[in-house]
Amino acid sequence: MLAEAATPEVSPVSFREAFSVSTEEECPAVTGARCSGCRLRPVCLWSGLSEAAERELGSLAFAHRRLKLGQALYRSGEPFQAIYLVRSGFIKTVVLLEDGREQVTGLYMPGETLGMDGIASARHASDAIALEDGDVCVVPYDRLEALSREASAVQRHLHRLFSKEIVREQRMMLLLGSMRAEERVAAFLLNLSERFTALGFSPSEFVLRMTREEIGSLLGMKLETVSRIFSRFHKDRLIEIEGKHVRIVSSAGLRRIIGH
Amino acid sequence: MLAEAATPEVSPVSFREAFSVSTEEECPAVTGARCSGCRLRPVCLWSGLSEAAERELGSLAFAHRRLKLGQALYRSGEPFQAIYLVRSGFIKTVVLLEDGREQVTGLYMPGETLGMDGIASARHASDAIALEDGDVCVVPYDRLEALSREASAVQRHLHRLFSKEIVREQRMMLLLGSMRAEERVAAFLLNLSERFTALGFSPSEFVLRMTREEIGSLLGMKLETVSRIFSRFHKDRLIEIEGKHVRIVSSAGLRRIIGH
DNA sequence: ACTCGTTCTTGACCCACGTCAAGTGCCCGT
DNA sequence: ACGGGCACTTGACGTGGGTCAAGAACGAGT
Repeated sequence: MLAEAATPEVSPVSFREAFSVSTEEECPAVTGARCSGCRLRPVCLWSGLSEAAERELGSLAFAHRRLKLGQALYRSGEPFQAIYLVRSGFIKTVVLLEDGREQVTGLYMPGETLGMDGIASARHASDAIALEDGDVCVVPYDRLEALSREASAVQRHLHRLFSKEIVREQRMMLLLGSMRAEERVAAFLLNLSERFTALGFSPSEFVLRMTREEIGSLLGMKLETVSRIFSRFHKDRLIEIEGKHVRIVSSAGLRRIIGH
Repeated sequence: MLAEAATPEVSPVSFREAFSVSTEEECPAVTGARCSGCRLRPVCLWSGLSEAAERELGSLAFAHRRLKLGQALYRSGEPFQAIYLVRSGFIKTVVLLEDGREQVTGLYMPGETLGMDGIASARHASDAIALEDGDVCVVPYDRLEALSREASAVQRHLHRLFSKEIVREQRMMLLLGSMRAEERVAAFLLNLSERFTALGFSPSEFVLRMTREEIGSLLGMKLETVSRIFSRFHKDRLIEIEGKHVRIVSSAGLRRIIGH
């Protein structure tokens, strides 16, 4: 049933096409690539640069790093050296309790930045794991510090990035501390919808890159509860769902759920 | 029973004495005060400055602002202008849901910094409310940006501050998403103990500045649950508690609770 | 000292979500 | 095409913590 409905209203190209890993020529695994031609420009760290500042800084170029599904970008305790801009693929961050329990603390999509948790102690405080094959832009922190001192546009952008992460985590705390399971799932779906929209894709139809267990961990509930709530939303004609493929049928309905 | 046991092993002066609001002479309400004489130096934003950098920057001085119990330092939606260093008193930050539900997202003690959530959108994303009379050091953000560009020690310190806040919130997400109520309360008490210790006070005996309801909101549970768990910990000889006065009898026992 | 309002404690009950378990289907490698 | 292992769904049941309610203790103001 979802198959028929799958004709995209908004996105003419699939997400995978648009944000697939670049060919070796335009994106070598280790050597840098000019920022000027980058398709992530509009969402990138450097997008705040005035042309003047950009000229002054010359040819920005950073190494890329490819990641395969399940591979770690960094792990908790590893020395902190760089922050990362997701170019393609999805990445989750996870913090662990000694006894093995884990909490997914973030889900990062192309254009989003992660790794800032490492600055405080010079070691990463979480694991970052690729949810599918993809690649990231590696921004060495010492270089970023220097740039940030030279160009106030970079500084402003970087500070905004920090602050955004703080605000995001505040919202997650609100979600985890004050909302019921059903509300959390609704908020999660609406949030994904917004972020896909920002990337130029359909607000109503997308593919979850996480398992039910990972979603549950992010939202502070068990995988069975996630599954049951997806089923209930489907029954109530708020969404259509087949495995990881979701279509939001009534975003208003989802919003109504959060309002109680 | 707590009264007899109250003789401080570690702190010779009471918290209130040491961190009370300064007299008007040394701490005027609006005009600045030199940082050089400040009693918060060891924990302050500027403590990372080398002597050279400090001389270069000349006489740092920032306005102070007094707060009475219940008063807001800033409110969600207000234009962002400064970040704040707590000088005395405790401050909570709160984020609200439209329907009135609220989540306490942070508890800030003297020496700690808050307000960074406002940078992203130029408006504060939470309310900051004084839990008792106290005062804060007002650090205008534009001035901080400039200082951060001029002195890399300030920059490094500021970035670490951002990062610490991100890590703190990650831990709160772990607490809210993966721990049972009993574990959350144990973790909360141990965390307070650590922070009081860092300020030079007894690790085992302190006064909660929040109501059971506020603690519950911070930890994602109802006030009755907080109360019941305090009572249970008391019965199990892990703590002694009388109203807001807590004494940790067995920190090892509390730690054991978190380990399951 | 007295009063009113807020905060805290405790009990009884209930429900949202976790746990356990069985069964299905999908994906991946051979 | 086949087999094995994950991922997912769904049901039955248990329980941690929420809800409701009553009373006690505290504290600020008069």
